[in-house]
Amino acid sequence: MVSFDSIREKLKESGIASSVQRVKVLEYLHECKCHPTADRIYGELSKNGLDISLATVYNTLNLFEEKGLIRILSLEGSENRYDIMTHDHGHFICEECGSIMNFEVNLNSSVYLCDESLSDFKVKKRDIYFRGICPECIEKEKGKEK
Amino acid sequence: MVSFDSIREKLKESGIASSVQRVKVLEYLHECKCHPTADRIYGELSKNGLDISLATVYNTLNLFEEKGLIRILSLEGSENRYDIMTHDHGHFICEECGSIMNFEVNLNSSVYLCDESLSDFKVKKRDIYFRGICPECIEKEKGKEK
DNA sequence: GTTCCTGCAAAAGCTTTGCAGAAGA
DNA sequence: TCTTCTGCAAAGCTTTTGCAGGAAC
Repeated sequence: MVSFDSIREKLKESGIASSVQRVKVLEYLHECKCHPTADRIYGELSKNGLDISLATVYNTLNLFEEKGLIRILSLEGSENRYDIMTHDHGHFICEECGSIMNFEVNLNSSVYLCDESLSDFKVKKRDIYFRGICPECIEKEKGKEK
Repeated sequence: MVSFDSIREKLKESGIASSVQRVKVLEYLHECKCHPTADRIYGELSKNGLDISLATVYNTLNLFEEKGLIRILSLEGSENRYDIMTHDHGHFICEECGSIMNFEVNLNSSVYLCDESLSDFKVKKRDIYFRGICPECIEKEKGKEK
């Protein structure tokens, strides 16, 4: 559980002025493990009685990304999704149910992932997306086949 | 150099009916190493006298993607880009100049990249994006500092 | 002759922007 | 009080869709 004040503190550390909306958006991203869309964030916060607009959600998310608090996941063919920045991890997208899951990435081996062709490049961010079918949907498929 | 007929053959193999527009789009993707946007493809082909519309470009690209001929790169905050499907490779995006470059990925090590957490998943596609600054822009920066 | 592909224009998202009023320090 | 954040609505872009005419086989 992350307290209101610790979120405010986090914003301050990142050089972002506090506001009710900003705190609530960041709090939601911390608590929701679902890589939400902007619209989802807007919907959930509104539902809980917060006075906020979709435009503010977008502006806030862009600000957070700029300051390095979150990541924007842009998945082909649909809205962007937003992910709280923690340790480095990959994203698995299920083509069947659309859910997005984190998976661990071994950073050491990712350094060796590419050959020397990148030695002259300054790499700042690594995004790794895998797509396929999640265990749950594999089970469902099996059920159908019977 | 890829001939008109060999492109037609390729379409046929993928179960796609031929048309002038489809052949030209695929040909352009083969020859252009630049990961073009749909609009760029439309512009270039029109300029060369082909009668084609932007809607057809999009429809064609989506069809190609469905049939596994190309990949859609969705880069946050801008239009999609399209990449002819060859061997597995990663994409480096320069945050300075926006250019997109391929880099080699060692597939064997990418298998070991993630821990066992993915062992129950059926992985079909792997997309790897690195972001940072390309050698050319690093040089430019150095020039400015002097 | 049939099938289905294309161009056009309009529609449909998602995201950003401008501005006046409100909140925060 | 002064700054700047927010909500609203409108605009901006990219992408998709419907339909009639035309190309492909």
